[in-house]
Amino acid sequence: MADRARRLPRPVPATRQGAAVLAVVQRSGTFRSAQDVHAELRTAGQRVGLATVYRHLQLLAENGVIDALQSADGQTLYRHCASDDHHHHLICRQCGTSVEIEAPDVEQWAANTATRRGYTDVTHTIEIFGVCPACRKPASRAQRHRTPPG
Amino acid sequence: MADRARRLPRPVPATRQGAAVLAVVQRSGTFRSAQDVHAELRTAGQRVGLATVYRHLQLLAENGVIDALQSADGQTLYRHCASDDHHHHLICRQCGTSVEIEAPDVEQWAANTATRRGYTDVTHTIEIFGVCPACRKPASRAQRHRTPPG
DNA sequence: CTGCATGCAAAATGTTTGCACTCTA
DNA sequence: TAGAGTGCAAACATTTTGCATGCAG
Repeated sequence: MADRARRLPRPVPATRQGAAVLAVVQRSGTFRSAQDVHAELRTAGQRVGLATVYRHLQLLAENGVIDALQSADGQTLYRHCASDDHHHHLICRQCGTSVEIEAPDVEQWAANTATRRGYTDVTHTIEIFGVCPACRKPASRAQRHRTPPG
Repeated sequence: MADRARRLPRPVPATRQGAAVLAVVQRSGTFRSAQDVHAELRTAGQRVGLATVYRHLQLLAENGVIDALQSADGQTLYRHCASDDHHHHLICRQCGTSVEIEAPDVEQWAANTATRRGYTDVTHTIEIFGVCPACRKPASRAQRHRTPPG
């Protein structure tokens, strides 16, 4: 839990079709569940086992390559972050696309708030949800019914 | 999702032992899982079915009486918030106790950040985790191994 | 008496694990 | 050929649902 960005000798996929799993998450820029990724791979003709998808997803998350979090209905979702640095996300409630944002002030505030009350080893979680401009316009495009967490 | 603090004709427990469920969550001031609450009620001699606990917990969450969120390992956790207003939490990673905090500036920042990029219908999630002063001192008290989300 | 709430048990979901098989080095 | 990686299916944990019973109005 306390190890972040640990660059082990085996940084990323390590296996061939593990790469397929990563590719799906990486390219979609959205929250994906294991089942989701598995389905997509199957559809794409890739013969990958569900268990394997789970295994790789966990692995990637452990290595900090992707981000894991829980959806409101209990599924574990994964997303790929463009930057390795600490940052937060602005997520579209409709299409699930997330934009990375930085907020030094808020980081500072969070740290101060906790420290002031005597808390140590402080971390935080910040996510902003909204409807993005693209989804706002009614007839722009077919929007998936993906439910973002939170 | 868009209805907050809706005061329906049946605001809270509605039934007698539903109140028992609420009581547990309310009094513990910590994250509790359904299984958890159920176990506590059983131990306390209360004869309550697991399904009933689940049903009441969901009901209470729907009515905004308690707050629901997902733990890192996929369980749904519930907590009672002292205030009905929008606020955030400073949570102890050790004992799970949460302190309610307000942060007008951050609210503003979140709103602006999203609005500036054309997002509408904006909401956000902010949680700060740390080790509280009490838990920091080694031999102070027996700390449960509860795992806070995030 | 009628109806909702309850409790048990079965069912459904999402995830993990055991084990035999395959592919690569 | 040895070993890691894979896939299937069984095992698991949590949550939901169906249905008969109990209590209140």
